[in-house]
Amino acid sequence: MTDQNQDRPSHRYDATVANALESRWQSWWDEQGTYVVGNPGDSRFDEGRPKYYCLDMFPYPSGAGLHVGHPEGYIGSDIISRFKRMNGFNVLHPMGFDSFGLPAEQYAVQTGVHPRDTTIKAINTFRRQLKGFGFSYDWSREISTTDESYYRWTQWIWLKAYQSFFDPATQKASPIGRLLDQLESGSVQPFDVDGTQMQWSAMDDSSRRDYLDTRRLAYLGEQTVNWCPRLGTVLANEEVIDGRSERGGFPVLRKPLRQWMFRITEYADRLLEDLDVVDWPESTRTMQREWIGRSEGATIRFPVGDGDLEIFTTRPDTIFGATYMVVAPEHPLVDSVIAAGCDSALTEYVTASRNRSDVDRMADSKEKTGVSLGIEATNPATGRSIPVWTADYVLAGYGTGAIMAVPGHDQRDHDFARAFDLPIVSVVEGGDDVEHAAWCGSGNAMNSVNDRISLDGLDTQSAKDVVIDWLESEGCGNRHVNYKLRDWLFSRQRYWGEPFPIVYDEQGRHYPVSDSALPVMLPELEDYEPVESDEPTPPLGKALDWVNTTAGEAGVDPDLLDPDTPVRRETNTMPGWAGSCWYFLRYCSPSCEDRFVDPRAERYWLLSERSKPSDVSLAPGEESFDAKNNQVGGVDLYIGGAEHAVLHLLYARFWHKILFDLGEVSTPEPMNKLFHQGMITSFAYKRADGSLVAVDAVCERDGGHVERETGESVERIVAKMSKSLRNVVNPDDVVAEYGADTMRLYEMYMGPLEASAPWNTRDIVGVHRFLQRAWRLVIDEENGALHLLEEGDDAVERSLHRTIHKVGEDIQRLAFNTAIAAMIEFVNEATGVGLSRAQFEKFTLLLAPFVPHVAEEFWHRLGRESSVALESWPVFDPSMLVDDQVEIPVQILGKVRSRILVAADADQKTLEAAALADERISELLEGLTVRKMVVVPGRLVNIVAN
RNA sequence: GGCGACGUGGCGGAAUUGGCAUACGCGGCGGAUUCAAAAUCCGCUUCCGGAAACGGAGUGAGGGUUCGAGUCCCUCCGUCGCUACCA
Repeated sequence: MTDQNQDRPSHRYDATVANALESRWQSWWDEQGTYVVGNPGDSRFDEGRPKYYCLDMFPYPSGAGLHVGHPEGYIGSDIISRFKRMNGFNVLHPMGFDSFGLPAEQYAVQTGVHPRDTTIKAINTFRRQLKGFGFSYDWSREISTTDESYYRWTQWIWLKAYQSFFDPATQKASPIGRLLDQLESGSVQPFDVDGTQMQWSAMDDSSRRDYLDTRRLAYLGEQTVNWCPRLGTVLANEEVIDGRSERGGFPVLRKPLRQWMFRITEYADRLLEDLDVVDWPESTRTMQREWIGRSEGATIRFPVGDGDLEIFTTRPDTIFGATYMVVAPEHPLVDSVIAAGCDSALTEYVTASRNRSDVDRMADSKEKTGVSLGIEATNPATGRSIPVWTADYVLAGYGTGAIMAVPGHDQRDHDFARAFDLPIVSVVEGGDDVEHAAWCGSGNAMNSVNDRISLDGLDTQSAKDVVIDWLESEGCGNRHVNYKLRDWLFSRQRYWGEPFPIVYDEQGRHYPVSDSALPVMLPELEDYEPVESDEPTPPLGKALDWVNTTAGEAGVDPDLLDPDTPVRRETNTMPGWAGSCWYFLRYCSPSCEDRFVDPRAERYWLLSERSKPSDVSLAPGEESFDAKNNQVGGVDLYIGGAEHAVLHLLYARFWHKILFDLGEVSTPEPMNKLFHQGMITSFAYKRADGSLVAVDAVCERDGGHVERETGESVERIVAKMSKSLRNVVNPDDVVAEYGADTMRLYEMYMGPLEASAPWNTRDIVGVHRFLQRAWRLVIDEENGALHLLEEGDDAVERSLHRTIHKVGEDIQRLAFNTAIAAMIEFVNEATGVGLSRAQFEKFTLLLAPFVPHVAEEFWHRLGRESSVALESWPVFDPSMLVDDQVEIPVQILGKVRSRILVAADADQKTLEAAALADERISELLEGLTVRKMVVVPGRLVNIVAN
């Protein structure tokens, strides 16, 4: 390596030159504030320009530093941001760090260093690496979710939800005070858990308070939660995968606990509907729809003993076929049967299934198990007694945790009925013998008659409607929409998260901390490790001085609680998702001190209109969003991984909708266009038996790959980068070896941004050589002098205009790979000819979004003193895009047989004549009859002849 | 099992609306330059046959629509991602 470098021309573009000019321009951009963008009201800010908010998903700053996968989306968004900036937009392109939460804390626990210290260190590493790529972030807007000035507002937004309820009349969040007014005026009646109405005037203060508390959007609820003893915390359903924690893969148990919850279920319909109006990948919208899991059906009450057993079904039309019922092992009915005394088989089954983790339940899901409860229910349609069973194939968490089993028309019920010899009847036409397999499709109802109603002959949809109407009139059922989505568990028993701005009095009643007393600071703790135990024990409980305080000290409004009242602080913390629910808002005005976001800045950066509003200084809270004229989402382009398709993106939408309802933000959706970059994978090798081999244990031989040790031939496959396969690529190494511009180009040249592609070290040299050729085209490699032509070449000029056109179009559709290919072609064409000053200037502008350091260098060598990043995108001359003469393929029966050179605007007749006059064509047509001629002007001629 | 995406040269990929399949890059081969090599520049490189002209096949497999299909429709196979007893 070093020997080769000695002979190299001293002014060749190589890693040394690249690294030198990269650090020079990076410092210069920092000093000049090149990428700092103002806000409305700032002195040099031109509010008349259109805005473009281009956002990256901010990273978790883990101790390991950036991965080559991180920059892929960031490079893409940087190219777009630079392009928009050069096209006259005010571009908001910020970066920050999602620094609270499990990953940072786990790392701290492992290394024994305080999470605050590891977080700061990791952020510094990330920032250094990000700056090394020359991204055009406005670093003056950098935020970290762990900053006190940031999480103060995370707490504030949470309090907003705490102080609000979901008004069913308007389908919007509203201050809880309005509910109180409604209840006091009698315009709205309270109802209890079962839905029965109560009298507000008849309730005492304490039950009134309790009632309001149950209506809050952020509320304290008793829930069976996912308790992970190893992580020492509870987890949201979304954080549990196959019965194990998403982070760490530890077993998760189910445990009833009193926890802070978010009433996200109230927003289910709006979260679902607005998916139709955002510009998001279909796959992500589908995933969110499925996660919300809306199903229309009915709840039906089956009389059991003195009471009812309520079930949910999407097929009420099959009620005549319900031959037994099943409740989940966790269902209260099971407890009452056990309490009344029963055989040990039931107790054993229930205890076993309740303790079974979901992993085990999954393992033998094919085998249906269950035990009869020994009691009977009455099928309200047939009037017959049917047995009630418990089985773990019915899930406690979905619907009412109980089902009517229709073995004729549900495969799971069918499997169960066969296993326990329960009766199967057919009530829907279609399918084969229901004894053999359930018929789950639709068809006309049959065998569905009683004294008062007949469904026979009705198609499935009509039968559903008719039977629900009947059930409603009988008072034993209701039309009902059920959701898979459940309320969001928002407490964590961890140290590294936002404390809740809540205190409890001695009676255990909760009180909010006033806005003015925020933030509730995370106390310093020497011992921040999670407590591994069977009982959730938040580590903050160890900070006794912090926990035990007075209402006045904690900042509770004196009107709510006397300042001297002793109180205990809430010791749970918020989950890692909290900070990422609104960070894109804070970027609008990161140092705003009196609000979570400055209203004028929020309105400018979030609200996109077809025609610019003349006045952007309206106060928040005014209803200004206009579905016709405004873009539904505020962020114009959001780029990030598909792994956040459900969790982060659903939570952020939910928070945004609350804030929108309360008049705090201008748009109903946070992200207008969403784009997922693909994953950067790597190569690995596979033995014949399917086992994987690490990259460094394999060498190339005779065009194939063999394992070093054994000489066994192995197959090259594509796999995720992993430590065990030793195929992880460190971006620092790549930058050192080729320069940041080369790495930027390589990642964009690998393929479409949305596609996953394997990192292939061997290919990087291709784009590096392109930069060398571009450099050599205008710079003398021996003495470093610029060499430009006095007069530009005509062919090169035409090619340049085509390239300007192509690159501009490709950037807008995020097809960076083909844009780069076009620039490579241009350089190849100009090689050996050279460029004039004007041509070189235009080409430099084209390069600027992709390779900002090289472009800045070129720009300054051209004698410019301001940054190329702030110049205008070059304009192409449309007349240069078309040739006078074009070559048109002539086909016979769809096969290209010849080509003719004709005027570009030649019409149908001219083309026809020219094609037939072609020597080769007339030869081939000899003896054939021309049946038809298809002529597409400017494209081709196809002769149908036989 | 369900949903979704994708299958194009030795490799990464291009073909934006049904219109010249394989742009561009890597790798490979050859040439120029060089004492020699590296680097650079030029050329060739889907496969089969042929010295070439040219012919034939060809976008996972099979079928269909069309003057014409990588692109649209049906069936199947394979890979990846998500999801998983959701009543």
